[in-house]
Amino acid sequence: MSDLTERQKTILMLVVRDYIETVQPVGSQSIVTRYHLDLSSATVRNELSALDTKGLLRQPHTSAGRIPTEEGYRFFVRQMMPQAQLTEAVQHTITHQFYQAHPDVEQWMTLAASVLAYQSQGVSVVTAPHADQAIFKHVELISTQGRQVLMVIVLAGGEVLQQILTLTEPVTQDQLSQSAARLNDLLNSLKVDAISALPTPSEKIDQDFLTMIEQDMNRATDSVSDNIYTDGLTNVLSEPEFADSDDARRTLRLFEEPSTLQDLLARTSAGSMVGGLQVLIGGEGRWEELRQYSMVLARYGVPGLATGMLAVLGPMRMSYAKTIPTVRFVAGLLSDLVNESNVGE
Amino acid sequence: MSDLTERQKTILMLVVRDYIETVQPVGSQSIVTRYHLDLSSATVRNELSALDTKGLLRQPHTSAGRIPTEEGYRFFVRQMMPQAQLTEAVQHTITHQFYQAHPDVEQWMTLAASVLAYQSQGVSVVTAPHADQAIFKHVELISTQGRQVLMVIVLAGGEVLQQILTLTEPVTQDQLSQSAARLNDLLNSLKVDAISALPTPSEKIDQDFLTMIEQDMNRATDSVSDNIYTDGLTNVLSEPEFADSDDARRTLRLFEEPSTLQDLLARTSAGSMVGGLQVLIGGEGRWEELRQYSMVLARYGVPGLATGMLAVLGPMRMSYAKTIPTVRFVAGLLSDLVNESNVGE
DNA sequence: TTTAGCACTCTCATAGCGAGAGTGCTAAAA
DNA sequence: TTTTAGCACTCTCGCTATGAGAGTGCTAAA
Repeated sequence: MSDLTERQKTILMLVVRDYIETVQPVGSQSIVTRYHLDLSSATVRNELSALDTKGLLRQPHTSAGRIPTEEGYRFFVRQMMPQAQLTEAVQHTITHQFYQAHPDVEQWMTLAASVLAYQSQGVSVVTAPHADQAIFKHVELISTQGRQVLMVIVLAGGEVLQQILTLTEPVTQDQLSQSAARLNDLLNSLKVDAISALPTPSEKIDQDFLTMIEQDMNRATDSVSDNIYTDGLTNVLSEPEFADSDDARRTLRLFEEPSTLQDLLARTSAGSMVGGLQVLIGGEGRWEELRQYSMVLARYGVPGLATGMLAVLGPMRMSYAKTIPTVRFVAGLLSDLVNESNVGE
Repeated sequence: MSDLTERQKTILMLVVRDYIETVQPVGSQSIVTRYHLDLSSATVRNELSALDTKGLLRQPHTSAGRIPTEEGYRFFVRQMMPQAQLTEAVQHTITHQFYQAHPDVEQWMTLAASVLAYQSQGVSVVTAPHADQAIFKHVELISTQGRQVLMVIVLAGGEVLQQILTLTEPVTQDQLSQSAARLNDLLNSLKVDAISALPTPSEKIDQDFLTMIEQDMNRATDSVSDNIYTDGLTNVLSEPEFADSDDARRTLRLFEEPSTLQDLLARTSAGSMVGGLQVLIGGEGRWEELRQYSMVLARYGVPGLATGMLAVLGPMRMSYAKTIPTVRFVAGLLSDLVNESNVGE
């Protein structure tokens, strides 16, 4: 597989490129004329045959042109990965969009999802940055009405958790504020693990809130992210690969069920990352639902502090030349943003 | 159109029912045998012809069975609307699900969307309950890091707005808390309109925050809701009506662009509501994108305090018998929940 | 090692054909 | 006047055949 001649490599690259563009099996003749090769179709035919036996190309049926196998796509991606670059113009457009958006996580996520979907013409998924290790910063308790209390927890890094609690008996805003003040003193900059080791607070009300805080922070640490942003579903619906087969439905289900998605993302982060980027082609044998699709994904953020993921899903013949650099670029941007909001620390 | 004989009505109802079930043009013969009518197919044929000229049924081509026109569906819906009921069992299941979920708006919305999608086998859309008139309840200012401040505004009714502000210069948590205390005093239970009439606060910092609060509250009043929950996209993708036509893509775009959706919902709320429920069939000539689809929608909540919407979109031949009562029931449940969280007022 | 030539294969679009389902109309029966 | 039987007619849909087109593999010559 690695013993490809230079000519075989170029031909393979051309076939993959052509197929991605035309979505038609590509034949020896068309390659020669379209790319002005100084070879006869017969020679190309022999090379194609060789690539075929090596498992990089295949024929949908005898006497049809070639289409890439998963292995073929992998070769193609490895080969073009380093060179893939966004044009200056596109980089500027994207950067500009980010800097004129509200400086707000939600805005950024939506924008990132939108940019990825638009540039790649695929489905994009972005998870909000998420603290690797929850560190307490501040708690606020606000009486909303009757026995309901809004609890807002701010973590180091700026992540905000909020939850509505229903108490067994009414409590005044004053009592809440005092409890919050005591808790803020007690928990100041503590990691979540350290909370359970604390002495039990003397006030009953503080005990209850403390339990809730610990629960919330643990929940925040475990889940990849509660907030998943997606865009571009309609891009992909018109693709023939998605033409109402049951397969497509199951695949898109992934995007409706956060649990599946979180599982996927979590498992992926363990895999091999090339240049901070990972390209899953055809599910890599591990994800049945992705058999005919590919996914380009990257982690962004500041490891050890807060990270998130972004991904693009598309047909296996998606435009890697566009998707890969876009994912890389947006990941870089988001990392910068996470980093900046952390400068004050 | 209103001058239908009883027999014509029953036949029309049967045709629509049959078509919704089989998705096949229904012929005179099949009606007679399937529903054991005490009539000959020829008689039914005459009636069908009459319903045809009245514009309630139509033939896809000469010498095919009949399918309902939009007008036909409307008649059907008007007719069956009052009787449509969920079985006790289903009601219990749904109610149970709601009462065992976290008492949290987000949970409720997700659950409502999921229930609607599952029961109707269509796409569901739910907007979070939204204060008709924003009334200030409480503000909290929390320093997250450096010059960034998290502002949390609680409205009467329990709606929570949050925003991250970046100040021009660092401010301590103490200063923030004091400013928040002053603002809480000043704004206590004020409607948003009344804010601009207030005297300018003496402190510079209070002025700035006041402006932001007013902006935020106005934004909250204008938008239908920032939070739109949807589910069941995959239900509908397998339907032939959605088979990769461009039309389907444009329709699903509605669900990706909150602006379009908000527009649709806002305009709809002005329309005629039958029993708190509205059924849009074939876009009613007003929405080109919905030409081949139908939408069942309802408002829920406590008018004057907080309301939201929920809707189901499906092919025009969707199961109204299931969708309509489900939408009605879930709307009732959510109204109760909104009402309950307001009991303490 | 490359290339020309050629027989062969497979797809895909097109046309033709017949079964099946359903209609509308007419004339007889109720 | 209303209902029904009978019948010719129409349109769809699935099946089969056919031929053009694109591409291949192999052989033999350059």
